[in-house]
Formats: sequence, C-alpha cells, structure tokens
Amino acid sequence: MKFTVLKKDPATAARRGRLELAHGEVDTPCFMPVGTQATVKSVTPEEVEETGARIILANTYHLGLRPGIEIVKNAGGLHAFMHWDRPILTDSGGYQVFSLADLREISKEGVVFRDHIEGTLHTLTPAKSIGIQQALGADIIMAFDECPPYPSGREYACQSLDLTLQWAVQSRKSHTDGPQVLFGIVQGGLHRDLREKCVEGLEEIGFAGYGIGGLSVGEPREMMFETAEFTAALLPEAKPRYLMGTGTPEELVVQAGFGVDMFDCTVPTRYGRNGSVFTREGKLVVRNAVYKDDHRPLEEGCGCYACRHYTRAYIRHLFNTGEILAHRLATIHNLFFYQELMRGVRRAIDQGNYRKFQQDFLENFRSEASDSSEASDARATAKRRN
RNA sequence: GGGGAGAUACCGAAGUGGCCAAACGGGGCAGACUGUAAAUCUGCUGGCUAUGCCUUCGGAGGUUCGAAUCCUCCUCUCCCCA
Repeated sequence: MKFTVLKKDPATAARRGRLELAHGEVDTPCFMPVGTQATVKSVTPEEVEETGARIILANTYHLGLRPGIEIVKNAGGLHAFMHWDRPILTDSGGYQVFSLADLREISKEGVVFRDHIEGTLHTLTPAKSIGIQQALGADIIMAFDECPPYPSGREYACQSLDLTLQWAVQSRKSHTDGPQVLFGIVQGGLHRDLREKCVEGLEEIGFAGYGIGGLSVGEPREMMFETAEFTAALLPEAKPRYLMGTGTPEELVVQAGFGVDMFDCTVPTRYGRNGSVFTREGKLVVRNAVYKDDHRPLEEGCGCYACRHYTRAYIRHLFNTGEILAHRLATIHNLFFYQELMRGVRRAIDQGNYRKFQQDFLENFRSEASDSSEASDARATAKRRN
C-alpha cells in the first residue's frame, strides 16, 4: 500500500490523498459503501462502480459465519466470489461486539457470540478475526476491537481501551506480510486522554493506517465532532485516517474538514431501502404522499441512473406497492449522491477552498424535514388536497 | 315458495348488557435508521372549542340507570332445498 497526501487545505485540516491498494487506487477523502454480506444490498457491483465508488466494505463476523471462509477461499477469494475487483476493506467484527451486545460475552481472549442465525456459539479472537480477513483477501483489514456503547463510564472506557490495545497487539502479530494492509482502531470513548493513550499505543505497535472507532454509537453529534476532530489531529499525517461508521452527508462534509480520509456508513443504502433519498437540499422521504404526483426526478440535475430515467411519483409508487425496484433505485441514487458529494469535497480541497464548500453545502442541506419550510409547505398542500 | 346464516370504522374481522370510539390484520399517514440480525422498526389512523364532549357497530322504534350486544318491525346480502 502506498498513501500519498496530494494537497492540504489552507484553512481546515482537510486533505486530498491517494491510496494505492492491491486492487487499485482510491482518491481520498472517499466514501466506502457497506457490503456486509459480500453485497451492497440490492445493487450489482457494476451499479456500485457506476456511482463512482472505488472501495467497499465487507464484514468478518457475517462472512465468517455464512458462507464461511472455506467457501470463499474455494471461490478464489472475496473479490472473485462477489465479482468486485476493486479494493475491499473488511471490518474485523468489532462493531458486532456493539451491535450484537445481547448475544455476546467479552473476555480477555476475545468475544463469544451466540450466532444470531442458529444460536450456536462462536468465538472471535484477534487471531481468528485476522485469519478470516486474510482468507477473505480484502485489501485493507482491521484490527479486532471492542466498540463500547454510549454512554460508557470512564472506568468501562478505560478497561475497554486496554482490551482493544491488547487485541491490537495480537492482531498485529497475527497479520502476515502480503499485499493486505492492517489498520489499527482508536477507541477511548469521548475521553480525550484515553484517545491520546490509544493513539500512542497503536503507533507503538505500528499500523498502515488508523480507524477512528467508537463514534456514531448514539452520542450527541457535537460530541462526535469534537472527538473526531481531536482524534484525527493526533494521528500521523502520512497515514490514512478512517472514521468508522459515519455518517450523514453533513457529517461527512464536516469531518472531512478534520482531516479524515475515509468514511463508511450504512446510511445511504439503508435509508434508500427504507424510502429516504438525499438531495443537496436535504433528506427527502420519497415514500411520502407529497410526492405521489411529483413528476420530477429525485433530484433535479442529478446524473445518476435513477434520476436520468425515473420520477419521484414513480419511485414512490414502487415503494407504495412494495416493489424491489424501489430499493434499487433509491440505493443507486443515494450511493451516487454520496460519491458526488465526495467528488465535490476532493475538488474543493484541490482548489484550496474547502471552508467555502463546507459553508455552502451546510447552508443548503437540511437534515430534518421539519426544518424545511418547503417540506412543511408541501405537506400542508398535500393535506389540503386529500 | 321453504329453511338457514349474516350486516361492526377505508377494507377484512373480533366483540353478544357497563372495563367499547370498539381487539386484531390489511390499507393509509407520519417518524426513526450512522464500522447492517434491518426490503426493518415505531407511532397515528371517527370528529371537536379536547383531563371533556359529540357522532358511530344496516334502518326505524322499544326495553334498561346503561345497548354494537336484548325485543319488534323494516331493508339488504349470502348459502341450502324446491
């Protein structure tokens, strides 16, 4: 792997970079669509690529369980198995320690999961996680960590951090040389000193890049921003910084300004399947009745496949009737929107005016439909018509 | 012509004297969703001048302190036999 910082924004900590990985190059800051089960839900790899995505995520816990590494190995590795020949990053299963909290028990050695499908027990240790990730053959693999929930008291955050650091050592030891690179993950909750301690510890071990973990787990947005900014600044300049699991379009724009190089989030794909799409003006719940007779594209001027060929009224109709195509079109649009957003971010940094780009974007983008006078006007109109 | 069953909110369907503005499902409307146990989950769904009031369980009348629920008549629907 080679990571090059091409340009630094004069007014913010934002930076433009390029990642050279085993399966290709990725311009940063980048957004990585999430494909937990070796598929970005509802869309084909060609469609993912057409949105502009150059790297995607997959998941160790889920793929280790089903179909299991033997089958993926026999298929010729994850890339061949899922027919995606660009870079892949696999998450270690650390997030499942958080999201499947009711089904697992943490010990010093690792985590015992009661598998959510069959109920049988599976132990994930740092060595096992790395072993699975190497077998899958992703370009970037992640150290096994504990993602503690919010709120976590200082004592718990402290313990959890020690565990994550121990696991980082073991992850590093288990990682054999090859085209794959291993990233460490910074934990420490919202505590500055713990984040500092974690970064120090990880740097001592030495990783190709660093994930900032433990955010977007329910903490107030301001606290997430504060912690992300602070933590990003602690990390070595020459290595890629990956803010794990976040976020909304605004969060990406804000946090790219902290010097984050990589993002991933389920928001564009999940929101798409659940009937929400993004536009430069904010979130639009295309499922809603306001759009039943609205024959404009999801976003005017958008170049995505969905917007080139279909209208809000049609896509709402598809959602309303439970048609699969609704999920596909909304997902394609959202992924394109995210990639278009990142293209804008990169261009602005290239031009050295990231601050202005941020301001313009945030001024236009309304995250809550209720903030939008246009949306509430539209709702009122719909009510009158009914 | 004879016998039987039924009519409940937008639809289907429970309820058979007070705890009923009425279970449950569908539909509709809205909200949530952040390293995906998610094509999922949650809320609302008669009206209003709203800790209460008004209208509503096919229609009209009656019994009762009180009726979707009991009685009488009427209207309509379905099934079986001729």
